[in-house]
Amino acid sequence: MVAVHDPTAAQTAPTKAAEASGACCAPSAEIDEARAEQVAKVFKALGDPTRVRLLAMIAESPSGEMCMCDLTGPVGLSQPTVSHHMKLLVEAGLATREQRGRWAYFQAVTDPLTEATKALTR
Amino acid sequence: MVAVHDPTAAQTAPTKAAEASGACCAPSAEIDEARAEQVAKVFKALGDPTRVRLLAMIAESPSGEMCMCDLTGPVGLSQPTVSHHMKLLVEAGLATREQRGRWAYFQAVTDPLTEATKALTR
DNA sequence: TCCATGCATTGACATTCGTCGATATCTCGA
DNA sequence: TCGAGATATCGACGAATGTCAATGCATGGA
Repeated sequence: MVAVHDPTAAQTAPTKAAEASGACCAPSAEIDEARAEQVAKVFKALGDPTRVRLLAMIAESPSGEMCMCDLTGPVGLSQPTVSHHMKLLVEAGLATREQRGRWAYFQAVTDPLTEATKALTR
Repeated sequence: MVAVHDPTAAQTAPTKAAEASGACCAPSAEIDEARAEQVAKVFKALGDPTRVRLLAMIAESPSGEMCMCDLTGPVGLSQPTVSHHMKLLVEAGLATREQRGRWAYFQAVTDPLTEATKALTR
């Protein structure tokens, strides 16, 4: 096959990715589908500017944590909205929530992001 | 202020983030709003499992590049859909597109992801 | 015991997103 | 010149997302 067109010359030309043989040349070429879902979930949680700001604020905070009441002001959104965003970050494993009396304190967790990034930068 | 409740004891208690003074204690606490948008755009592009798989496939490909015709098969989606996903990745700066004859070749670009991750992991 | 406070949940809404089929555009070979 | 193949664009659709006001649920102080 191939050989007939040769797009540029030294190009391998479309290989149809080992023709779905799956065991030929690129064993890890197809990332695990579940793994992709996992990785995408982390990135999706950071795919909103507000959540990026929230997580950055918490991570760069002197004490390494911030309470809900300190988050709503800077981002300029309603309290329920910020609560919703923080819930997503926690669910993605990018933050932890700890209730102390009336206040909810959040800490940033960088590990999932680091791991997800590694999956795409080898 | 403060002093009256003291959530746990050694806790700083809600500080209202320097009361919007902005020049007090946390100069870099509030990430630049435009920067957050930038960072979120990159992560948003990777917030879909299909795009994660596409980029991983390309990045892990032996030649470091893949043509459109080799991408549609593995992900099991229609050609227009894959084309759409690749367009988003290119627009986010995570891939480059190069037309060679009838084929469109894509390469992965890891820099934007690395930079975006750095913005949140210090 | 009661009330004020900090936060989460609910319901609603407009917007964006992922997907497809149909179609247009471009390139190459006959 | 024509036809076939590879890819992008368009239009449409259901699903998911970001946002808010209203409300519920705890907790701690009076």
